[in-house]
Amino acid sequence: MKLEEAKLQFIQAWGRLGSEWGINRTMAQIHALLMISDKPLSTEDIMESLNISRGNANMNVRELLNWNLVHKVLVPGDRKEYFTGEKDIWEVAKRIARERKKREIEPVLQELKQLQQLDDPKSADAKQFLATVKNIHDFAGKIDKSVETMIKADENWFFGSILKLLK
Amino acid sequence: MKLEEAKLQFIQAWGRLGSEWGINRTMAQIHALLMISDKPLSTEDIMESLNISRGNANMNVRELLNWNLVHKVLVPGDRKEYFTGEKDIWEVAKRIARERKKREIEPVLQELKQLQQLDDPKSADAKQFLATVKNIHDFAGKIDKSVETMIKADENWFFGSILKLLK
DNA sequence: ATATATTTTCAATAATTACTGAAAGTTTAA
DNA sequence: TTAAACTTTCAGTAATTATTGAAAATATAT
Repeated sequence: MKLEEAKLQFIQAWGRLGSEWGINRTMAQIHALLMISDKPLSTEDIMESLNISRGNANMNVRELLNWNLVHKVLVPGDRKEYFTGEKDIWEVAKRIARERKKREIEPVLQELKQLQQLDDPKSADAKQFLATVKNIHDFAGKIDKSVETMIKADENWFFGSILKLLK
Repeated sequence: MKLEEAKLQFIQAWGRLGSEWGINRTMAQIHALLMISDKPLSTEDIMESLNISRGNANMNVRELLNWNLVHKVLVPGDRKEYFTGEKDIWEVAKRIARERKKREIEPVLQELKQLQQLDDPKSADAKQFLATVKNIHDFAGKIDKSVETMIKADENWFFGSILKLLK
């Protein structure tokens, strides 16, 4: 396989994976492009590589900056902004985990907590509902805690630990 | 808060969470409804509770059956099919993990493996590409392995182990 | 067999989500 | 300042994804 072909296929695969996990396809493709690019790329470069408009490129690059998956690089003597992507996938995973914890797990924990404040928690109906919700709340709490610790850990230690323990 | 209100809110929250993670909102809502319902529900019940059409209810229930998150219940002397949802969230998590591993992680592993078969792997360009792809491939392999083991583990042991180890 | 209840399918449509392109905004250099 | 280079915004549009509803298929009872 040719390198250029492999790069395109990688970008496609990453985009598909992203959209399967609720991440905008183009955002994932830009991320892929920057991960496999050795030099930082400008908005123009991205537009050209992926055949997308300036607006689209700009918005998705901003969003990637919010997720901390991409960084701005300033080239001396050049007015354009360039962007670079983290290449170490463990770092990428930690950053995604951090954002999704903050944006999705924590709000759900919050909400599940509220749902357990029923007017009449003793009725038969209520008991079964509360049991299920509590079960989910406790579980989400454990996930939250695990993600928190994973964010602090380093890769070898993390996978070394769970893979060995669970073998 | 009233029980009925709490149930509705739970269904909404679960639907939102689902769509944030790439799962059709209605499918997640039906799942939520069946998790907090003490008795099995018919397609009619689901249609009425969620205000959706027969076709929609039917298709999403089928899909939930494929994911093993919902089961068919036959009531003697009744021609209708009834459906019930798993209430233990650890079971739910394992079933979702099993499906996503099969549908999304494994195909990506496959593809990343192919991308490493380059015509000319020694060029400078290729080296950096291969390094990044290999890094991702190895990582995905570890995730895959972890999910596999997690599917076999029981909850207390699983969380007991990682939470303690990583503290 | 026939009628009735129930489930499934799928073309048409609606709803949602993503993208474009041009105008407005901002920054920098002279 | 002014103007050129560059970035951001967003209304309009396109593309994608989800839903409806009615017809077809299937299953069950008489």
